[in-house]
Amino acid sequence: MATDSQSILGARATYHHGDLRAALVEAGLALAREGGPEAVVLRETTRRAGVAPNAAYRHFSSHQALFDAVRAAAVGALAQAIEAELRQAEALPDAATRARGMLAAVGRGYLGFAQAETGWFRTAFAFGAHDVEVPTDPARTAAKGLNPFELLGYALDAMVQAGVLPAERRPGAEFLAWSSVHGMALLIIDGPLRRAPPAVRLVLGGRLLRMVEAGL
Amino acid sequence: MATDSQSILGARATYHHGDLRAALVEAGLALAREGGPEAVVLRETTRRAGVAPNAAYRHFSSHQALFDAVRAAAVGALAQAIEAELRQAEALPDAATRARGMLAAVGRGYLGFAQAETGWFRTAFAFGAHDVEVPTDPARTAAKGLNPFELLGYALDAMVQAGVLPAERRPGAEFLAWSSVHGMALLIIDGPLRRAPPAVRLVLGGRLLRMVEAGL
DNA sequence: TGTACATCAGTGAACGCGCGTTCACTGATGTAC
DNA sequence: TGTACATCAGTGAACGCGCGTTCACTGATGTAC
Repeated sequence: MATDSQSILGARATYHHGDLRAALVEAGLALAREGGPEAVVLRETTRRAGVAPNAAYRHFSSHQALFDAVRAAAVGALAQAIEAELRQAEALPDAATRARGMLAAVGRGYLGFAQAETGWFRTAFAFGAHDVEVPTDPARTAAKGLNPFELLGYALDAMVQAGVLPAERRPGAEFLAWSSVHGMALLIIDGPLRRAPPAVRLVLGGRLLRMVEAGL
Repeated sequence: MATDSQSILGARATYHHGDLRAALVEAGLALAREGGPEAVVLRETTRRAGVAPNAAYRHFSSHQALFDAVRAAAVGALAQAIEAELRQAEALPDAATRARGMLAAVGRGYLGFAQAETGWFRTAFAFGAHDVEVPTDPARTAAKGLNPFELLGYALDAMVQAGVLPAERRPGAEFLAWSSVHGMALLIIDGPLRRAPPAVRLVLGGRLLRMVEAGL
């Protein structure tokens, strides 16, 4: 984990750090994981990287810029979690069940990540007044390296191609599916389902995904 | 608005305030309206009430206690917005369309409030590690004075009674409906639908509510 | 291969800010007799 | 009806905290000749 020139806890051997930028994002990610977006403060991040507070300004123009980098990494982690689920569903033989399975996989990955990595999940959605990357080039959807939104679109496209989702309902369908799953994630991590036992959450998650599929 | 003994801006006429507790909640509510939960800080709240910071401690044991009172008021405002929509739907003659209309009314009220009073909406859902009031006595559902969760349950009960929702799907149905609507509210105020024009939001909201109704 | 020097990537100290909270206080109110 | 006094609801000043950010600095690196 730690490079040869430094460790999180001990002092550095060299005056120069080596790759402070990456170390700061790493430290910020650790803070986000434990405490969510509010925990990603500049001073504590530099402290964890074993560096003076102002050293961060060699790599980020402001606290906001550092936070944005951490946030992007959190979004990436979410995308990875979804992709992991998606890969399994893609192995299914029948086109129709595969497509349905892919949509469910995106939902499962999303809900699972929200519960397993709550701090990162919160961080991923802590955009202030910033823009959200919107999928510009539809061709990108054919390959991976997609953000969560694009992965959802990918699954929905598969449903249209498999004939389980009418093409005229495809536009905007991301937002309906995303709303449902995102809302449940928040009810679970922050809301009235906070204390619900895992079994209950699982059942509700399943019902929700079936509701989306049926009502889309 | 201001009582006869004081105004928000000017100095008080008397040493005693009159009803500082209510004034603090009022000031906190104003802060929440503009800036969401983070804006409800104790010092600014007392400043707006025209009082020394520590005066708040005569009425609230801590900043958290003050915040909780403000949050409860924000939840109340949301409930009122929902009730207003609900009242119209309840006037419909046919039982089935009335019940469906009631569910849609709850959703509309919720989404509308999130957009019209974003600060309050965020505040209403900013429970930290606190408990959420769960409806204990089912009899309360028969009358008003309900929280948003209970109003949703009220609409769902009406659907079961009208025969448009199978009774076996009633338990937990709140969470499915709530998830969808809550999620869309967040995509609209904080997420990728932030910049979507009102017309698009309206269309998506309508589609979402139909999806819920069909898939519940 | 060696040296001068510009550039880069850190340090150390300090700034002002707004926050929640505590302390000893004092002015106003209301109650007992 | 008037007065003594306990209680209540405010004030003023101060505390320590952690934050983001700026300043002038210095140690390390790498490049030109």
